Amino acid sequence: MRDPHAFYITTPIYYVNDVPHIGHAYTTIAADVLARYWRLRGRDVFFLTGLDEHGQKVQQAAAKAGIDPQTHCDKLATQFQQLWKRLDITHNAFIRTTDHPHKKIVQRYLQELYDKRLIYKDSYIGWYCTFDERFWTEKDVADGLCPDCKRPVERLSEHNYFFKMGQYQERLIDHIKTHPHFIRPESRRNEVLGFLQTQKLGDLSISRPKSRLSWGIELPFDKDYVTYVWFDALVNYLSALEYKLPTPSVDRYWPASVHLVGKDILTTHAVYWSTMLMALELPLPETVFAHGWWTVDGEKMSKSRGNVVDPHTMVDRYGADAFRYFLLREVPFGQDGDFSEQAMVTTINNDLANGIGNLLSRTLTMVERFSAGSIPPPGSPAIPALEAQIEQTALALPDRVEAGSSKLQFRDNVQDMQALVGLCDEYIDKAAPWQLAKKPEDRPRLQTVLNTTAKALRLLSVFLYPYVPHAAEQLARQLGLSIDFAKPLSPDTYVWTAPLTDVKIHKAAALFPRIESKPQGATPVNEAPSPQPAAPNPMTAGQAAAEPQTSALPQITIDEFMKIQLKTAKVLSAERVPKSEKLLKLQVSLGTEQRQIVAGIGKRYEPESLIGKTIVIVANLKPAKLMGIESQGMVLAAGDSEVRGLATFLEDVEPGTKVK
RNA sequence: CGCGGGGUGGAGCAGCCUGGUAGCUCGUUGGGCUCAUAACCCAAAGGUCAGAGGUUCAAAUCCUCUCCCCGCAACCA
Repeated sequence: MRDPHAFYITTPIYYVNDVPHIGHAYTTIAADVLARYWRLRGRDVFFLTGLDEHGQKVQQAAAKAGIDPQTHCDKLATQFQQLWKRLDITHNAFIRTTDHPHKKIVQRYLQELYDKRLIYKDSYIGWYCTFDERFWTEKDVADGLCPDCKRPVERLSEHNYFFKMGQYQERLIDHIKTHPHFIRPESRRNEVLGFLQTQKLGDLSISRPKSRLSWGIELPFDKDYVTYVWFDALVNYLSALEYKLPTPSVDRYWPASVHLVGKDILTTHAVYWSTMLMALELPLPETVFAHGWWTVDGEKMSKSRGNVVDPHTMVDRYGADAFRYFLLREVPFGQDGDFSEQAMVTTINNDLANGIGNLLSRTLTMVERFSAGSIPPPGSPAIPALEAQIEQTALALPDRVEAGSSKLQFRDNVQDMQALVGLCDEYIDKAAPWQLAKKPEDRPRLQTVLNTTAKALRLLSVFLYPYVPHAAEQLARQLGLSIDFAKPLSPDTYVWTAPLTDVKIHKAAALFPRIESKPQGATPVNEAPSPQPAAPNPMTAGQAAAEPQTSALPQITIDEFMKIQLKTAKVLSAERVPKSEKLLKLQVSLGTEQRQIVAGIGKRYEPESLIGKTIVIVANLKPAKLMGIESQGMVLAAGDSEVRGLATFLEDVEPGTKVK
């Protein structure tokens, strides 16, 4: 049984058939925050992540690239490890299912269950697609065609090995019922419970014939087969404890404290893995937490849409701290969320730059100016009511963060910290140290203000550390503190009453510089949830989806086209939208009426050059606000992400003429 | 009748299980301050809680029906 001081957290082992994206980053960052937090609190943390390297997809991808599977995996492994480094992930081990010891351990477990007659051979009949080399379920092939390649499927029987999962159904239901925190969040728990209570749990196919899949771990009791994903992958959580540490530590760390997973693989973990563990007579993990998914700018993330968020790009543009912070602060952990650079910039500016960064900045300047650069001891109360409120919040914070961390409520934790920032800002404003500094008799009150604020920042630095490690270290250093975040926290960093005086500060560069420019490629401020991006989107500020529409668009009828009212318009005036890179505000004449249009063509055109030109606009487009300015139409222009040219006419045409 | 999630001030959400002044963040408007990263503080405006019916002294919250959106597997975490 696990040492109560130990904390074992895992991410899934990610499948190496593509480069890492935001989803991988999300899970891993969340795990890292927990790992860092519990280390600060003195627990013995083992944080495991890694890669799932077997299976058909990998075999195929390697074949396509003309390299052997292992080389392919090695390449991807490097990429994942590089990303974790850039995101400041502090995993204790990185497991790969192609590790030799892992394979041995998987085989040992398989043999154990085979000997116990919990694995048996049986035949399986299903719809098989020769091209894709895989089986489909009845539902998938409703039309007799492979849902993937659209080729006809055939009825095929195959022998495989099965794990007697079904017999554990009642035991599992019972376990879930008696362990309220086994599956989290609660909605997911209900989902799994509902599924288990209404459907019969079948046995699990755990092998594939080598003739079909060679890239896998051979069954110890039949060399014509390899084990299919379940044993190969899930067992990593145990096998790592046997060979990834200086001494085998299964007893020390098992059962895992938290398996962090995406909601898509909850069943795998909550049901398959649990029953496997039951069969192996091992305790089940304490918690399986399923988090939600990200959409991107309101749309499902997909390669074909071209909106896959590359974590490297985010780190390049905003830094690891900000990216980590945003992911955990934006959405309650467990729910789905939407990722947009716009939202990220807003959050960075509000919470990090204007919030915590600015509080540090103003505090340090005042300490420098009014207290000769060292944090003064408290004097007499300045604003007792607020001081009491700050104290109360600060005293409660450690426990609140502890509770939030136990429940994986990252967002609540972050909000609690921001609340303290807000209180301090209010306090400074109302106490007005710059006024107090003018009168010697107010000196004691001034000292209290500076001291209180500095203490709040000390507290914030330690609890912010798991989320934004670099900034937290910076923050502590600038405050003149030497906190060793690699070691368990000493109480005098987080206990409010611990004194903080006569410390020399080291003011340095801003913790989080404000981000002023618009993010490239992000949706500009847009009120409406981005309109249908399906149509080839010429130009207004739009151009949210800069995706190359290579796939053929569905054809539309003439009636549908006629819904779009195109008209000529004469540009009366044009000016740049302040602070915008590419937006121009145009006043155009449609003959009888005048319209204001905001168009994203400022990179290509100078405002003056447009005045007097006759252009084409979409006249019946729903108005939208772009950077706070209403746009009552859309300008037609060539090019998708880059503007190539404006639609105009060879002849002079009256403004307001219909275009079709 | 496939399954699931959802429709709450301009945007994004909480509240709904356990009915009883509709709350948060952002945005907007006005004011304040100058220590601070054009930041911070204060105040205000803005909602028939998708619609209809029902239960109840009382419904965003419970019940029934209707309408509308969004997901549903392989780059998916």
